[in-house]
Amino acid sequence: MNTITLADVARAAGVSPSTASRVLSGSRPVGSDVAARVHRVADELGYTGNGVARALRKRRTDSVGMVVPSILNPFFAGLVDSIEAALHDSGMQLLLCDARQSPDVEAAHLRALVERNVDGIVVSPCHSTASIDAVGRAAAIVPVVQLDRWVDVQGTDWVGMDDHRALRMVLEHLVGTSARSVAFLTSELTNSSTADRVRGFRENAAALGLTVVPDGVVLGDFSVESGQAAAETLLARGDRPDAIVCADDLIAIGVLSACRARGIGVPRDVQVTGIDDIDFGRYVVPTLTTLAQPTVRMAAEVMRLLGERVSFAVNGAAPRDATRLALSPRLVVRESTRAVS
Amino acid sequence: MNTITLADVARAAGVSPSTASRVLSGSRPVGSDVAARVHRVADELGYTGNGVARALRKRRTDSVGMVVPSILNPFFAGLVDSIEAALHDSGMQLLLCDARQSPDVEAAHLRALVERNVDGIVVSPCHSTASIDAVGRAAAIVPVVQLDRWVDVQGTDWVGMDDHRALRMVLEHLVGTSARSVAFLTSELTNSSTADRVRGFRENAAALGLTVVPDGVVLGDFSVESGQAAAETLLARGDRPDAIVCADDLIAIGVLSACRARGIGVPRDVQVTGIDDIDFGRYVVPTLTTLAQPTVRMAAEVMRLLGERVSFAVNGAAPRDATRLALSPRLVVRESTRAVS
DNA sequence: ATGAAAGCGCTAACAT
DNA sequence: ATGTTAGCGCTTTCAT
Repeated sequence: MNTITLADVARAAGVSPSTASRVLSGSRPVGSDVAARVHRVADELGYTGNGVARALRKRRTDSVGMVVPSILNPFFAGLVDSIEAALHDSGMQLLLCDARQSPDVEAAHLRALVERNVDGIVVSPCHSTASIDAVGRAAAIVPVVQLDRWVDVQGTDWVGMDDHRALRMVLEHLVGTSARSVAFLTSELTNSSTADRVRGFRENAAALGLTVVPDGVVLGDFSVESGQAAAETLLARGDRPDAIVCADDLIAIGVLSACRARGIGVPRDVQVTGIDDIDFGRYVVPTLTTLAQPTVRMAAEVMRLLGERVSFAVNGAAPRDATRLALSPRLVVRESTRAVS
Repeated sequence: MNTITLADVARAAGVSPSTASRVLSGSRPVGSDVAARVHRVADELGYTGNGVARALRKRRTDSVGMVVPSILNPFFAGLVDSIEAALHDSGMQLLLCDARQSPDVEAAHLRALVERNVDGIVVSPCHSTASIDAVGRAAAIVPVVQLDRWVDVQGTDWVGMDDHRALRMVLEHLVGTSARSVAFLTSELTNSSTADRVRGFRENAAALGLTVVPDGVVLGDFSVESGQAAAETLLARGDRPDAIVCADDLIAIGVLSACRARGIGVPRDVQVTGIDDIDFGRYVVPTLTTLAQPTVRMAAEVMRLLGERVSFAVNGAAPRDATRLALSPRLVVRESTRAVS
């Protein structure tokens, strides 16, 4: 363990600890000769500074925590990448936690982040009910912004996609390809993106005159395996829909896999769409039609909201109302749907 | 900001701060009636504890930092998942950092982790030379284990794959499918897994009597795009190899994509192999033959090594020699190579 | 078993 | 512009 403290530097430079602190943090003007000496001595001694002590004293850590349901999901990996970049540009540090789909692990992470005095938390809760308590407890103490998935907790902002609009865009595209009947594969209603997507699917399908095949809304989870299994069942029936709409790209990739296994042509026999626009959608066969989420824009908005809340927290001012920001996705048409006629 | 301190709890429970501390941390026997009272009061007040203050006093944080070259690479996402699980089981917290392929960002993260007094660092350096200084500086202060990629820094352990053996396994498999000529697509020699893999490729190809086509070792980076580009060039030539061996699955997926674009059959016209066994290798067409890295085992070994180093650091004992642990991969044969004849 | 006191390393008043 | 003092919240001697 490094044991060189600010006091060591100060002593070696022949100044007081406060002066050394001021030089090294640039918090106040200081004689340029003294400054140079302190810097030199600090370098020579290999002084690194103790962030823990600094955080304790300043009561802020210049770090924000982020908790995602699963880092194995490329969509969240992309979100993390964007947030990390945005934070880094602001000179802040990201503490990333992977809940591995478990509300318990998620709760432990949230608690740990609060204990570590992060200045804010970005969370995509993994369960629409089981995550509420932990998110609520965290939000009571530190600014929390929910990203993508969300739970009903007061005082937290949310940034995500406009699900209703997203489903409309997909379904309109499918209507354009002359699809008449559709099915929707999504995750259990235990996480929050889902409920909105199901509603968006049903309402827009009805509005556009699309038939939802019987038992055409299938609840699994956001995984390739789930998409495969659901597609197996759906495709084994007589009333195959013209298009299978999926609530994320992983599910859609599972559907493509199942179609290939059964020799069902995509998009000839059935069209398939995803949501998220993960990179791999470009490398499956056929390449995947999907909705791109504006992850970079999302990250920027998260930073903005977090920034506002953090300054509120610092000022001790009354927090403003919660913001809900539903951004529009962008349709990315590839090979898994037919040309618009 | 939560402002309930241990002193508040102690006062409300009518005990001294030391006693409250002992109750809440269980560090020493305490009267059971007193203990109960303190616990109850702590609950009522919603006491959470200040990890920063605790860390400053105890001089350990029960957290380890991890820095990966890119969280967008599913292989590293998998590694992170395994490490996170292993740490969580030990009651420790993972601070994950994404270098986004930049040695500068990586250096900033390493510095930040050291400043935050993490108990140890797991790093997969993104550059074989540009990463040396930052890793070295970190290793001088806190226990460092390198994972997968590595740079030459004294006093650090390393856990990874036996590259030489890995290439032998791939090439032996290809010999078994009657391949006679091969090419190797890998990343620039600017990162460390690469040099060993190139050597492993050349030596084993020679030993097995395989012909390396002229300019058959192509240096790009670990990405789909790089694989695509390299394959374009390679396939445009007259002397197409029987098999294209790739240094990771992303490159291989790029090769598959390029083959499909040019109407070249895999494995009929050319065989393709990857390394890592990322999930998506099962969902490309054809499915990808690859080498699986034992990520769970790797995570366990990292934990073990880190544990040893941390206790050394705590005891102030002389650190033991650096360990290098090269684990064997497992061949996963799928559709992108032919049946063994 | 409990309390009093000291101090981890730093920065922010408050001096001068 | 610099030094002195105090204290962030916690754990840990050292007492009793």
